[in-house]
Amino acid sequence: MITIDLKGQPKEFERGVTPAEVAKSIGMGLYKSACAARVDDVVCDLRTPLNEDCKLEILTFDDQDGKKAYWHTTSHILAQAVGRLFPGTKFAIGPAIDNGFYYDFDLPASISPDDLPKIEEEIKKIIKENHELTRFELDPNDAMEKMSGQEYKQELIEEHSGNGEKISFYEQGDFCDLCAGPHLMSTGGVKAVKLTSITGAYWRGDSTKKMLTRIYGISFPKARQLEEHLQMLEEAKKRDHRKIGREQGLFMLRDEGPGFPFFLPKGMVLKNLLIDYWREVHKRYGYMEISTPIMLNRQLWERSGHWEHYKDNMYTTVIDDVNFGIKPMNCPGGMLAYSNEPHSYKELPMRVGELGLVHRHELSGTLHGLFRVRCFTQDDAHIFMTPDQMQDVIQEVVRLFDEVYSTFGLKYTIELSTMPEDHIGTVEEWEKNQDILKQAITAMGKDFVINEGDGAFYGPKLDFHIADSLGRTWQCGTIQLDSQLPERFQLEYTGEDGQKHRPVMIHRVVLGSIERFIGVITEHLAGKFPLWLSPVQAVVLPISERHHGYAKALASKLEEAGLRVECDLRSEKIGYKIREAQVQQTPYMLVVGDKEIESAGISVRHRREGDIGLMDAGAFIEMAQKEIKSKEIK
RNA sequence: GCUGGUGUAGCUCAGUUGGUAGAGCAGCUGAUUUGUAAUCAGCAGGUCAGGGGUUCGAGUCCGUUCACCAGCUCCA
Repeated sequence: MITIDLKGQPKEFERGVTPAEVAKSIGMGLYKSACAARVDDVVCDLRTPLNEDCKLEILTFDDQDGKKAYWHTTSHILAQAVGRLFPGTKFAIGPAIDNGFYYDFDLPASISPDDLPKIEEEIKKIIKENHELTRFELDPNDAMEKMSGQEYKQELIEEHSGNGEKISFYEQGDFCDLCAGPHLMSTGGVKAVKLTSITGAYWRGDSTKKMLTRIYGISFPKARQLEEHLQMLEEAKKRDHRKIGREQGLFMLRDEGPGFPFFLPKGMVLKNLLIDYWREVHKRYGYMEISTPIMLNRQLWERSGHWEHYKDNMYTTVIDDVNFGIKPMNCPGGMLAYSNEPHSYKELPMRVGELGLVHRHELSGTLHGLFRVRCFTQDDAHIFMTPDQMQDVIQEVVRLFDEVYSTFGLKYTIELSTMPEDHIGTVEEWEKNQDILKQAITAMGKDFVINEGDGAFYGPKLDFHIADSLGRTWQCGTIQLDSQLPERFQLEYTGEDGQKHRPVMIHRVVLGSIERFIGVITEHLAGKFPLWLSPVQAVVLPISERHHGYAKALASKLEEAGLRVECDLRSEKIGYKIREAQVQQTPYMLVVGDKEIESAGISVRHRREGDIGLMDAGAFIEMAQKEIKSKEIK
């Protein structure tokens, strides 16, 4: 007998009992909705025999790991359906992802989205056939035999065959796939399935390899959950910064310059306010600010390494027979500014900020609203310091990040990007600097994931990612540790000992780029910018023409108090003006008519809270100024 | 850059098997003077993304360039 601890309740069972049997025996009523099991923190199949005392948890769709098993099984069903409909298909991989699943196929002929309903039909059939998913293991040689003709599967087997382990398979009716699991017990467990899109994806994520056909989908135990999910996606579309940017007149993009955004008057107000805020924060943290040229000669870029490692992304020009590179990064200019005069250890750490306009020729297929452009303003800074100041400085920068992000209510995830293939500097230096970043962030109690080989060519970095309305994440902040550029530019400071020393430096941005950050907050706030950041903070709405004088006087008074105000003097009904102001997400609507004139006040309506009553102009100004100062999000 | 899709008025979209472009909203003009999410009427607005081809005839069919969308790769 073995003892199984079920949520703190130990119970005895026969050796070899399965989680499914345990669940059934104690009447958990979960047998049908159970997706997988967690045995001593390891996720496995419901059919895995338990032979030792253990802690057991039955995972349903409500659990992230249970969900993954559910979606992973659905991806196998998708593969089975595609295999049936398109004989000769070669199968690649098909994992569960954060929001559903996909499967990559090498199809005998290309297919289009029109084929998806047909595949969905076949999926429904397979679900109805209710095949059991059974697991078995083979030696690598037998596994190769089993997957004959399936070159992608064979490549995966070959990779795993080195360590002498057996290869596991899952079989469901006429379909068998190489897979680690876990899976549902049978295909009948899957209910509502929707195939969402069909795209290309490189085999093994390598752009030099063959492009496969990837089919994305999602599934739920209840049709209603699927409905809700699709509705949620519709809602997310309304928060798209490209849509809001157009509606609110913030920015535009034109075919004449793909990836080069135009900021319109209201967007410019917002951008400038963001910059004012940035300057205020950085001044407080001891930063200076400089500005370096937008283009510098080729020799400089050769010296910094950009010419060798980054020139494919650089715009260039020739003037008076001199080759110039338009800056894709601000650092070389920053190096020159540092080396303009001698420095003492007493100045370090020296924090030098720059709102630098950079140009990068990004691949056409990667452009995306303000999230990915070819010309953007980095809120850059280079911090020069002694090696023993690194840890403190990194932590100080992270504290600054936390302050800025929390101002906008943004949550982030951190990635540590390590040495890329194309790099300068020695492996030892890279590892040392990676460790410093890791320690600094761990000491602050923050989690991170490793992004292997994704560092800048000059050093490792901590990247701060923020999600958009659809959950796609965009890198905003980054902290990059660099001991290469100080070397290349022969930077120095005089130490306490009177000797020359080489500083180390970090490159960092908080917002990432002003453009991307505006996109991120637009989606995060669904266009409801906080009062301090709203291009138009209040709109005065006179009821009829005889109230125009009062309205204009009120608007001037508010403007004198520093508020950004518009006055809607059109001969429209008040409902129409309100609607328009609501659609524009204007924070405050100030209605003035006979009643207000009589009481010398204004009727205040807030875009979210609705009518908040009659008050006099002074009270409104005081309230607004308080809200602006607090940077409250409402 | 790659794979697939899309491109009709400022926006959202109609446009039958190829037969000279249509609506709503926005805009303008007039009427209306309005009390918390759309007042009425009229007017104007398009080389159907751009070259090219097939055809007596192309928004519709073919090819190409460009842009956009989704994803891949890449990245702030």
